[in-house]
Amino acid sequence: MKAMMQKKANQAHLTSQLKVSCDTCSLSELCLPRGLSKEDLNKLDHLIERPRSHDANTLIYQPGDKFTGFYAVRSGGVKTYLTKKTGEQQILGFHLPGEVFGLDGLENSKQRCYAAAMENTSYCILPHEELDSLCAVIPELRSQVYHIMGHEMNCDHAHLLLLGQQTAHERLATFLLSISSRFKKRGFSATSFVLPMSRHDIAGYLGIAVETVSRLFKSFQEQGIIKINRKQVDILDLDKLNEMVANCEEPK
Amino acid sequence: MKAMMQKKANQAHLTSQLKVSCDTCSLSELCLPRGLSKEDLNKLDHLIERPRSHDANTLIYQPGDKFTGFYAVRSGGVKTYLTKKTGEQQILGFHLPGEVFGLDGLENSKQRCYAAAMENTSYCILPHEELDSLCAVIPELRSQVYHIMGHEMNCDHAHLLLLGQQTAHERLATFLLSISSRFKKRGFSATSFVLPMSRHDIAGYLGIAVETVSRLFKSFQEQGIIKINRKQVDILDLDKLNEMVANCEEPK
DNA sequence: CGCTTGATTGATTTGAGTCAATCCCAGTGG
DNA sequence: CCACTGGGATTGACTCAAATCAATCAAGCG
Repeated sequence: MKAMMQKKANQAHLTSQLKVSCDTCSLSELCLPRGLSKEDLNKLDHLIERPRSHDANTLIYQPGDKFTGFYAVRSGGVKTYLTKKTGEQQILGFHLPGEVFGLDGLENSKQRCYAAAMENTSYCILPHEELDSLCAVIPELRSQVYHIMGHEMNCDHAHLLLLGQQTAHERLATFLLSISSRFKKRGFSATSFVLPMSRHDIAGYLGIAVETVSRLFKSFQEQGIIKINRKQVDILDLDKLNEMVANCEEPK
Repeated sequence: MKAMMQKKANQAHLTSQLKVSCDTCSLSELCLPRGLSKEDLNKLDHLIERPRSHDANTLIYQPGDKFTGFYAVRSGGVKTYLTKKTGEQQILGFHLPGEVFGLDGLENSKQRCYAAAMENTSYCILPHEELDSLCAVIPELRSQVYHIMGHEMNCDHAHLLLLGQQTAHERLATFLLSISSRFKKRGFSATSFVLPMSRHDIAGYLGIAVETVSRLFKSFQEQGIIKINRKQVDILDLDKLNEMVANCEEPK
């Protein structure tokens, strides 16, 4: 199994031939370049290693690896996670195109968690040293880096609230809404989409058992809230979902 | 109740008369100044608003407040938290002297969570704009800012693992070890200390009920692992505690 | 010295986990 | 082209860890 994963990871990919600049990247408004002038964007563009590619279920990095820089998903999907000795994975986050991951390495220049591609995935790397130097001279880039880090932290905090205070069905509803709104932001349907992750990963993210995920999906379907077939999800009653998670006090 | 909290918060404090520079602050090796030259330290020192003070159980900021900058605890203790509509608090973190909080405001210049003093607390504020400008010219300061942010994220990730995968007794053991090692780092005893937070807050941090916290403390005591009386904790068997949490795969 | 608030203890309930079969599809190879 | 197969997903039966409900108990305070 491990050998197979390694073999896959080492394959050359067609996508690695692609040359795409931030300038023309459809994700730039969601990604690090957001808010930069054309000139500054150009500087950023030159230091990016891209695109790299990983097959489904292959590791991108793991704890102890040297921290290379920020990773930005271009296509596919990535999960970051920690594990218990017993093997259970706590998924820390799912990362969709335009989203950044790898910030866990900032503390001491070593990655602290695992990152794995959930499907065939391509991504850019922004080497940290070069990015840092550029930050010194482009205030807008610093702002954007702060913004992204702050966003990551707030996502983690929402996740903590979910794991610490929400029931299993609230968790699943929150999860569906999060995926839905993120697909929407990327120009896809908010109510009909294909989940990029397995039931196992959903369970790992929500801190519940796979069987519970299965049962809850079924229950949601029976209530007419969603229609689900394998990874194909159709949200039939978005209001009901929102109602279910309307428990986290919103800032006024 | 609210009125009382407000009144307390508005009182002038003796500590606010104190003038302490980073230079002579015993916490500087744990705090933002770490790794800065004397000259750079001086620049940093000039932009710090300090010291501010809050009485026990008073709010320092809340969701929607304007993001002012990084907060560094000087004495006392602070909790940051989110709440459900129903009132339950999910504690995001406990912040001891020398620790930084308030980074949740980085995403969009508004605070996203609550911060409250758990006891009479003094702290410094590092205004964000000034700190950012200084970051442009002091690479070491940028490094330290990255380090602190990375550390925050990794703390949150460990917290996610705790909430998602650990049993109630593993959670409490993890919590005790975390507090112990942080006190130790500050030059206090690792095995005998006074908890700065209530049972309610511990429960809120660990995602379990207060009653469970109480029962577990009792159970730990009966097993000879700790001795506990109200907030006074004596750890009798540190190895046993470590054994209980030896479940998170360590980076090799 | 009563009062309020936090902590403890006990009795009972329950949401979600665990264990154990299937089921079902995607991919493989004949 | 279709049978085979292995891993993910589903379903059901049963268990249990922790929540909830309900009294005390203890301590700090006005």
